[in-house]
Amino acid sequence: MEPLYRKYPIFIENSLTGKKEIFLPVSDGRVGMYVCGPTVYSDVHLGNARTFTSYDFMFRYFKHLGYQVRYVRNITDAGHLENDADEGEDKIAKKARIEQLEPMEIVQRYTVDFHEVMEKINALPPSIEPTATGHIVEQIQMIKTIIENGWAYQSNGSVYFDVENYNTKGGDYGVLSGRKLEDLQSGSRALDGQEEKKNAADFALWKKASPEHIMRWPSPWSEGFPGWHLECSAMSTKYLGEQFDIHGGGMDLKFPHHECEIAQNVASSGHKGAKYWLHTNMLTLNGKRMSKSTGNAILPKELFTGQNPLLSKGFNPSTVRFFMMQAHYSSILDFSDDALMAAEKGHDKLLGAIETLSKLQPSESSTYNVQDWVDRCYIALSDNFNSPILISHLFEAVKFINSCTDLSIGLSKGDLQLLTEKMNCFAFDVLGLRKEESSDSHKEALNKAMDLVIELRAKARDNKDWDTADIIRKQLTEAGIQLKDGADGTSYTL
RNA sequence: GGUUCCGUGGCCGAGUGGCUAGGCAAUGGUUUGCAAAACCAUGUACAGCGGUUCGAAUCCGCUCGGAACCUCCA
Repeated sequence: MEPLYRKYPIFIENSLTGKKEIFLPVSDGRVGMYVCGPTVYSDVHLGNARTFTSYDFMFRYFKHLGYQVRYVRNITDAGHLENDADEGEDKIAKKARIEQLEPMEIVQRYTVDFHEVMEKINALPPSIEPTATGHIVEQIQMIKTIIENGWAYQSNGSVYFDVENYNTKGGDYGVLSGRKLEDLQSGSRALDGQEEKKNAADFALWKKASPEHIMRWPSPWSEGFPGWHLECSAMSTKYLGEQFDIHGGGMDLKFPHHECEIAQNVASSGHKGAKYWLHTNMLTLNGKRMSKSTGNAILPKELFTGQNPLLSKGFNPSTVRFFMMQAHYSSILDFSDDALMAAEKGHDKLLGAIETLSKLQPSESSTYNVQDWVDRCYIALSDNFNSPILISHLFEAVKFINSCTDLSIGLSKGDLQLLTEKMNCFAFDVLGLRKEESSDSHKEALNKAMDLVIELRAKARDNKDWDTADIIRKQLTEAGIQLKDGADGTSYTL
């Protein structure tokens, strides 16, 4: 059978070219995707979660189309300095010092936290999740190559990438971010400790550790640690090759992080690394990006429990995911309690309709063009992963499903099967929504109890004892159970 | 200051030259013992001002407002 990716080829907005391009993988039928993961020095906030949810959605769609995907998402556990003037303390080491813990205790704690959040939001684990400290050897090797190729220089035990030399000899530092070297140099401030560099735009590949720096490894140049940008180049090359398909990350990493990565890749192998560079946009709070350092952030666990002054209540992770998927990954998304409330209603309506669909009986013939709908859904997804458009199509189907109580409309057996399969597929497999899970035994007990209550109330209603019927309904509503009196009996939702 | 991007109806949010995106809210209706849910109907929305065009929310220019990056952040 022909794979779905042939029928619905993907078009991707490529940051490298600024154009929407057809996706043609390096190796037919396979996708290699690298995404810059978190620096594990504090709890991930909701903005971080948005980025990884966006890439998880793409990962899921690639797999759904039949691609064999290798998804690499790293954990930065060393080398990420407090500022990028290549000075300042390592983020992990600083936290370790403040909390009087081993750096690896910090790394472990926040890696676990990150995984918990990812699991809650239903993000699939990546194929490989490499760490910077686990790839010191590869990073040192890459630095050696870059030095041999003449693009880096040593200075006082540290090694810097020679940006000016790189660009003079045909490199195009600035290609991704649209920056010109002259602008960068004139725009740079004079910072302390820059005297080791030939030019302000140069960036560290290896830093000599100061005496108090606790995270350090031996190298040909000094006892020290790798520069932040290097880990991604080294690990993407190791696991995906010198030329692979997709490199993603948050918009804020476009410059300098990804710009530097490209330069390192070219300097060591002659290739830029990924063919398609993707950037997901920021999640804002009060119109400003969420950020750990400024404190303008909300944590996923606060959102799930409702324990934050900005929230009227807690929201389940699937609702949060739905909220994110209603916006395109490349747009700024503004967070608010109102927006979450609206998303929750929509999310529940969508899942409710999928439940209704599972109980629908086939008709003689169809009054809805399911195949056309399926095509439109795929076309939306393949058009730069347009989840909002997909969702609008899903709601078109929701409207149809909810109209099926009218006997003049319905679906043939084949169409019913197709719609059921695709609705479930798009909502759960691709968008990654998840039904509120409750344990089966509890559910069964509740169902039995509810059947009893509904039956007793039905008797009251038969006797036109509306007072009793209404009291039952009212009290159940207060307990969080909503009764719905339909033509074919009473049902309930939590 | 430099480099990008954005400004869509009460709110969120797609679209990017002609064809009502969608969700939430609101109003009216159908249904129902009453509700709820659902369905149907209802919005002269594209920051402002010019220009290009037969036609612009969509392209161009200017103005105003906001954001990201240029120092760490997804």
